Amino acid sequence: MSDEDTRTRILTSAGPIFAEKGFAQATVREICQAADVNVASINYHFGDKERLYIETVRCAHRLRVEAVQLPAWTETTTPATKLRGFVRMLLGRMLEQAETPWQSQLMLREVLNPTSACRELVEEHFRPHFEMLAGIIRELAPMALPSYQVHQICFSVVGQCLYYRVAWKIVTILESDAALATHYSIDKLAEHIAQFTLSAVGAGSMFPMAGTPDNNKAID
Amino acid sequence: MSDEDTRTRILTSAGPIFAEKGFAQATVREICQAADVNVASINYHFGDKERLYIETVRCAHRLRVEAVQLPAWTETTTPATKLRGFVRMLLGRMLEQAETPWQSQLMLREVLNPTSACRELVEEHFRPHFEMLAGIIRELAPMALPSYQVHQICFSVVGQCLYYRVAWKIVTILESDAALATHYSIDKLAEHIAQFTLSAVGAGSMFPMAGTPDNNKAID
DNA sequence: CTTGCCATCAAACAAATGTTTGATATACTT
DNA sequence: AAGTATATCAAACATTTGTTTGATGGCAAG
Repeated sequence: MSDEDTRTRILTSAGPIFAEKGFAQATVREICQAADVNVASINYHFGDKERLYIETVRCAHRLRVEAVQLPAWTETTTPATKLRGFVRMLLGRMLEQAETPWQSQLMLREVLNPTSACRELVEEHFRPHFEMLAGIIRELAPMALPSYQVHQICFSVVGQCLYYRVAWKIVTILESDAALATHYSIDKLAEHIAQFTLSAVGAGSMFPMAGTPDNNKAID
Repeated sequence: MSDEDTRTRILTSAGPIFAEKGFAQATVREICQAADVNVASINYHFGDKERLYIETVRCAHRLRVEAVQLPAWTETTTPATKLRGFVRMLLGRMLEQAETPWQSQLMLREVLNPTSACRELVEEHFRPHFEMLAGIIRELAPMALPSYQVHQICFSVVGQCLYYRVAWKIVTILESDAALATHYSIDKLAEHIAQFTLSAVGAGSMFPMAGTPDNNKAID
C-alpha cells in the first residue's frame, strides 16, 4: 500500500474514514496518518477537504459499479425467484456490516445526507438497480401498472430493507432477544420482505393456508 | 421567552438546534446565543454539552408524548380503516417538514444515530405506537400469527414510511417531476402504503380487478 | 450590617482542526 | 552542469470548540 501514488493512497485511506464518521467528523489529520502522508498533501492534491470528499464518493461508487454484478438470471427464472434474489442481495449489501466494504457505507451516507455527489451516485449506481427491480415488479403484477405505481412498489421494497439498516437499534429494543436470534438473520428477513411483497402484488400469499392457491414456493 | 428560568431557556433553545444539526455539529455558543445566556451557563446547569443533549432528548419526547394523542377509534371501525389512519399519521408526522416540530426531528436523529437517550425514547414513545400497530395487524391477518411475524410486518409498514423521510432526495431524483407532483403527496403515499400492506396480509388487493373479491374499499 | 450562597458574566484556556508557508529533495529538461 | 517544475515535509497559523476561572451582583439568613 505504500508504493502507490500519494493521491490514491489518500483516496483509499479517506474512504473508510469518511464512511465511518461522515464528512464533518472525519479529520484530515486522521486521514493523512492512515495514508502515511503529510497533512499538507490533501490540500496539495485535492485543494481542500470537501473536494477530497467528493472525489472519494466518486471513487467509491466507481469501484462499486465494477464490483457489483447485477445477478444474471436465465430466461426461465420466475419473477418471484428474481425478487427473492434481488431482496437478498439488497439486504445483504446493507446488513453484513463485517464484510461491508466502506464503499457501501459511504454511499448510504450519501443517501441519508446528500451532498453534491449524490445525483451522480444515483444516476450511475442506483438507477440501474432500481430499473431492474421495476422490471421484476412489472413481471409480477397481474396487470399493466402505471409507472408511478411500479416505482412506489419499488420504494416499498427498498424501504423495508433500508429500515433494518438505519433503525436496527430500534428493532433490537422492540423485539425480544430470543426472536432476534431465531428470526432476524439476513436470510430470514429477506424471505419475509420478499414474501410480503409477493403477497402485496398478488403473486403469492404470506400464509400457508390462505384462500388463494399456494403458488409462492414455486421453483426456487 | 426571556423571563423564564435560564435552565429552561437553554433547553428550549437547544432543542431546535440539536434537531437540525445533530449533537456534534451544534455548538454551545450557538445554543447560548439563541437562549440569550452566557456560554458558561450550559456547564453550570448541565455539567457538559452531552448531558445537555440527553436532557434535551428527554424533554423532547416528554413534550411529544403529551401532544400526540393516539387516534381513538370506535369499536365498529374496521381494522383496514385503522391501518389507513395509522399509516397516514405516521407518514404525516415524518413528512410535513414545515410544521414538523423540532421534537420529531430530534427523535428521528436518535433513531438513525442512537445515543444513550435512545432506549428510554423507544420504551416510552415508540413502543406504545408499535403495539398499537401490532394490534391492527393481528386484527387484519386471516389467522393467528407468531408475534415475530407480526413484528416484522410492523417493521415493513414503518420501513415503507421511513423511507420517504430518509431517502426523499433519492426519490426525487429517480421519479419524474410530473409523477412527483401528482402521486407523491402525503395522502397518496399513505394510501399506497396502506393498500400495499393490506394486500400483503391478505386483507384486500392492490388492483381493482384482481382475482380475489374486491373487499378493500369497505366502509372507509 | 455582615455573611454565605447562588446565578451570571466576561475573559481566558487548552485542545483540535483546516489550511498555508517556506524549505528541501528529486527528477526531468536544456 | 545548471535550471526548473514537482512532490513532500515540518512547522506555523488562524479559527473554532468545549470548558474553566475569578469577579460581580443579588438576596436571604443570622
